[in-house]
Formats: sequence, C-alpha cells, structure tokens
Amino acid sequence: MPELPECEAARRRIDAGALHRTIEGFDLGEVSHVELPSEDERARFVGTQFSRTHRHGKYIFVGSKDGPWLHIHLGMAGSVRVLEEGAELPDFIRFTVKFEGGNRLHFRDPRKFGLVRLVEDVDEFIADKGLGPDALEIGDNAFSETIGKTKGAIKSALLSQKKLAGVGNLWADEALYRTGIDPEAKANKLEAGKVSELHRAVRDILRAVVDTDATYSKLPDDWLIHHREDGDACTRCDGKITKKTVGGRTSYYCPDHQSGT
DNA sequence: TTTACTGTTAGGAC
DNA sequence: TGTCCTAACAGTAA
Repeated sequence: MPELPECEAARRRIDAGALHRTIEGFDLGEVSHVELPSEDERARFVGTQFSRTHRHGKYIFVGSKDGPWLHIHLGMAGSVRVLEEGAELPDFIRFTVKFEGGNRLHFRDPRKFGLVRLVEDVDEFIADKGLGPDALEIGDNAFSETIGKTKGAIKSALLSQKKLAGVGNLWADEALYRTGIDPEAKANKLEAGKVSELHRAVRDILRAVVDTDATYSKLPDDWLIHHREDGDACTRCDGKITKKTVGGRTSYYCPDHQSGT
C-alpha cells in the first residue's frame, strides 16, 4: 500500500536488515512485464555491500558505497521485506537480493506495476524525473507557490509528483477531509491560510502514519482511512461519506463539511 | 462473472 | 509552450 509513509517503512526495513552484508547473488520470480536490473547490472552488485538508503517521495534507493544504487518503486501494490534464508516465502516475489549469512531482501509485487532498476546518481535521477520536493521536506512557501497556484482540482495538485513527491490517493483524501476542503475545489481559489492549513495537515498526517510504520490499525478511529465506504457516517460532522471521481481517482469525502467548489 | 484498485505516464485537448 | 485530463498498464480479490 505504497505512498510516502509505506515507502518510508520499507526503507527502514531495508536499513534494519539489508545493509553491510555482502551481496551473494539474486533470484528472480515470475517476472514477465516487470522491469528489473539486467544480468550485467546485477553482476555489478555481487560482492559489494549496501551501506545507505534514501527515499524521495515514493522512490526508494539502496546504495553501495561509491557504487551504483538499486532503485525500488513499489507501484500500486508492491512491498519489500527482509527474511531469513529458508523462511516461507509469500506469493508474488519478483526479485530477491541474497546476502552472505542468510538474509534475503525480497521485492513482492502482485500487480506488477512496480520496478527495480540500477541508478548511477540519485540526485540526477530525481531531477530527470522532474520530481517535486519531498512532501515531508517542503517548506510552507514552496507548498503555497506550487500547490496553491494550480488551476485544477486541489486533489489533482496534491497527487502530482512533479509538484509534491509522496502524496497518493489515500493521504490526499485524508488531508482534505481534515481541512474541510472539497477534493474538486480549484487550488488557486483557496484562501492562502487554507493552503497553509492543508500543508500542515499533509505533513502531520504523513508523519503520524510514518510513526506507526504505516500500520493503519494504529491510526485514530476518526480518520477517514477507516471510513472509506460510501454512506459511512462522517466522524467530523453529521454528514455521510460520499464517493466521487476526481482527476480519474476514486475519492471519499464528506460533502457537508468539505467545501470550496 | 464483473468490478474496482493505494501509481505512473503517454498522448491529446485546450 | 505549458497545463491539465483521461486512459491504459496487469493481475488480483471481493
């Protein structure tokens, strides 16, 4: 379930279990339609160790010292886990890094929208992609400049990785729910104060989810994440949660307390 | 059997 | 040129 907090949780798992171990080799699962490093690229990692990780938005990087990085993108349904050699494997493992001593770093991706690739330079990669600032790092001025001046729907602006990297469908809905903004509201029609409030909500929500290691059951009951169903009672007013499509994405919101269109 | 899906991006409209 | 929007991607699960 990968947006920024899920990716951060994945990065931390990699930090905890996949660094400073010598890479022995790789295993590939059923990988039709999955982009993975080529045999030559994989060979460059064998015998080396990962020593650092980095995350920008939803993009995860695992780096060897002075060498290339392994970039992992989780797509719509991907995840990573570190397991002992011989542990029972979940289905849909597409790619495995084998370390001396037994640990395995697995990339699982049922839906095959994710990818793993070799990246020489992280900063260059981010620049080439045109990714905006990370959603946890961006300052209030930059947020207001990029998000607040967009002509289209505020939710579409939040989802644009070129404006702001890391926010996806679920946490965009959550932030708009908390701040009482209709997902279809025109971003450039919102009051400046409202845009700042939205920035704080995005930041606070992402931080809180990161703090739970992206375990949704640990999040407060009154968050929208637990009520994403047409007709559910709103937890902030007497309204009912309603489903509509904004920018091609399914959106849940409460028409009674979310306004701005 | 049908439908929806948490991300990204090419291509088209304006 | 830029900005915005839609559809499509592949496979699973409800």
